[in-house]
Amino acid sequence: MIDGRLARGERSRTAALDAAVVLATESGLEGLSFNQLAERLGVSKSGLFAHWRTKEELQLAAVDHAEARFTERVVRPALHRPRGVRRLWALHEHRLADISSGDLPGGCFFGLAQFEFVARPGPVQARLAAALERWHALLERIITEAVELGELDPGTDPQQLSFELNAHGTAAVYESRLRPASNVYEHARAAALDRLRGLSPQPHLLEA
Amino acid sequence: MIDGRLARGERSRTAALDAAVVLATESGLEGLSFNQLAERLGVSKSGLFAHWRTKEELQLAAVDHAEARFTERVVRPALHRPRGVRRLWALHEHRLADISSGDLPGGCFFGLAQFEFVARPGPVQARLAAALERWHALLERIITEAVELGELDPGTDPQQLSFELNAHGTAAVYESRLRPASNVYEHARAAALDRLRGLSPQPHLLEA
DNA sequence: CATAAAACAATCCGATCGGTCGCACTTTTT
DNA sequence: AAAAAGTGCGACCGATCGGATTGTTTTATG
Repeated sequence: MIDGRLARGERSRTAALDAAVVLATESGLEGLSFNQLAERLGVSKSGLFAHWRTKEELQLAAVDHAEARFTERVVRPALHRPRGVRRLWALHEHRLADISSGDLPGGCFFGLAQFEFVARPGPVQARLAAALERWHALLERIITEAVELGELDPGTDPQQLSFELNAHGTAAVYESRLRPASNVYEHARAAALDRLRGLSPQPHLLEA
Repeated sequence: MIDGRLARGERSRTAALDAAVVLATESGLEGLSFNQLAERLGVSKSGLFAHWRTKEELQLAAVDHAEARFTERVVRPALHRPRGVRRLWALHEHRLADISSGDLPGGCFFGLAQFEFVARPGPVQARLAAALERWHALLERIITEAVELGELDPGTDPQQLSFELNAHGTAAVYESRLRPASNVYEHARAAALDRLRGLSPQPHLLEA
């Protein structure tokens, strides 16, 4: 990256995508408009078209950016924990921490976008589906590792457990915003903790 | 309802709201527009304004209508089952059946709308939150009845169990659409069945 | 039969949408 | 020094949005 022109463009792009991900959790990925994005960034709308020629390109870029952000904020810290059930638990906790951090007004980019595109086939839906697939693949891989390490019951179904853990995280997103009185995060933690301890021959590995 | 004028209006209203709920699961509750709704119904846009003067009024009416629909399609059939853990299980199953029926392209009006309005305070969000509250209240009441009947462990936390059951149903909505290969409904059924059997002194009440 | 009310339709409005075009600025390349 | 490439801006276009206005058809009631 020696070219100053490209470096400048890259800076603008990431700044715009940061704002785009935030905006998408407020107005939706379809409600994400060049107008609003330009206004929030203090740049001209046509300047944004230099980076993404259509709205769909912008949406796809936003999905990729949100996935990179998720990897950075949730997955990477969890990978610092030792393989097995503790890493699985860390993944769940970091996800809940990210949701409750308030960094994204909507709590979770993917929860919102995936629901929004449930009935909208097309490239954006495909990209979202691929991201969801990778997320489940990661969960299932970590679960399988835990089984192989003897930290989870050999009869554990990785797909089943992955479904459950992800469901608890997703529910925490909208329940926390629509029912602030209910202690959702406690429920999401308790559900996962209870489940993992029940499946683990070494439940002491998971201290609350 | 002897007045033919009012009767005609009532018919038009319910027909419009039926279409509005469907349309909202495709385009979102915010993407629900008078233009599209009028076109789909084959009526004029201004005709719709006679029933709902603003978009917000239409959205609120759609939420109410969707809740009535949900009560009719999910809650009422489940209430035919005997009080206790079987009624709780029936509620879960009827919800999954409704999601997989394909009657709503998006699978579930509330899942989509609640996520959409997570970061949009206002009357619509309040209405959605109230509906979610009533849903959880119903779940918790039926859980409490099951505990009182001795069909669930006395130590059962109704709020916790309600959170988990609802989470599994919600996740089934978007997982079924974005990952058709994964057998989501089986996962959602297995998760609930496993949980309820583990909490019940009479697990034989729940046959798969 | 006349009148009032409710249900609908046709038309128009300002704002915003996604998108295009031409021009200016900056940095690299020749 | 000049050409080329990447970036950014302002003005503009057609379409659609939510909404208001005005008028027409249907139906009940005096």
